[in-house]
Amino acid sequence: MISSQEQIHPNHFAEPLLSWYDASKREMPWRDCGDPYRIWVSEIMLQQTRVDQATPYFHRFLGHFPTLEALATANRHEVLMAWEGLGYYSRARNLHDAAKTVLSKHGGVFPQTYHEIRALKGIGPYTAAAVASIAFGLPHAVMDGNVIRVLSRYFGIQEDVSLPATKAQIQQLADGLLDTARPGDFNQAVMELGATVCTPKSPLCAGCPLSTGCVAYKTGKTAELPFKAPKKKIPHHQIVVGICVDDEDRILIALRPEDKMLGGLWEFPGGKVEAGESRKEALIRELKEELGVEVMPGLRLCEVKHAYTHFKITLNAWICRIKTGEPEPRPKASKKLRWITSSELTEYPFPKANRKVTEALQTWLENRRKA
DNA sequence: AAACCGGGGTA
DNA sequence: TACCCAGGTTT
Repeated sequence: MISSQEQIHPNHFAEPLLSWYDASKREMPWRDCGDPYRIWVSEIMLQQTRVDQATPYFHRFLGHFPTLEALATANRHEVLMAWEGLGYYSRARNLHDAAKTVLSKHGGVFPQTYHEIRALKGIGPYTAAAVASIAFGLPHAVMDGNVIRVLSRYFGIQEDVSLPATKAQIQQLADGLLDTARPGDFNQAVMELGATVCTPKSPLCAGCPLSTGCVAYKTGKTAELPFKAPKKKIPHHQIVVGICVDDEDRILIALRPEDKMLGGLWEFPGGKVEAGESRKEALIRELKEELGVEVMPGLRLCEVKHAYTHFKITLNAWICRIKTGEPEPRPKASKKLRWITSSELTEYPFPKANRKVTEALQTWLENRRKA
């Protein structure tokens, strides 16, 4: 907590910050456009995603869906195709659902109050405050990873910032510092400072407009703040998948359930290798469980390593034939299957790890055709 | 409060 | 390798 003597006059914070922002801000395709749709899409893409990573996807997405109505009237498959590779696919599903809500419940006009914005799918406290302030000039302070870092250093907050109580304290500080004449610019300025100057490692304090009032800078503790409790180790799984090919070189793919991880994307059937089991044994077992048929693994096509947020995988893919006399593959409940040609692989959204497999597969098929 | 949800950049 | 990112939802 900060004592009363250390209370900061908002102007001593906002004024130098906004001057710095006006002179130093980066160009972004959604910045200073005044279009709630573009600002909204950008804020969803920027959840847990850096500006440089999101920018090409923003252009691609707006190319497919230039207006809210275009997005609302598109189908799920198209939306996920435009999002493929960006991750956190629930963002795309929620964005799509929310666009439909705005069209049907708000007459296609983006809602202009904090609470109506907050009520849309995929919009939490951060995004509601961001859109409200940036698109509509409403006085709501954002709190994201940048704000947490900047304010925890500025005020010398030593409590664990992952605790809800600490976050509530930082939100209060942000609310008090907000420049109500320029709330959108103030919010973007704190985040811009966090992204370019007050960085997690090796912050550039010499170029910081707030250094003279910064507790962490004055006490040499920028490297210790913000404080977070150490994280747990994440597991590493061995994954096996089968690429079932029929006599006409068609390939079997499966649709992941909408409400699960990577929901709405397609994949090759497979699963985890269990303890005491060989990879091929696991492959035969998983495909028997998922498809109800016995397969014969042939060529091991490729190995892909991939890191998710909470676990890592090493994925091995085999070309498979379904044994003669077996029935047509039958998916487990709520899982759709489809036989497609190799050229159709690019028309279906795949997770990153599976996309690497489709690329290896197309290369292999091409080389086999030449030979 | 903790778990879950992708992918990529950075040191 | 470990950490982090313009977070939100679910349990």
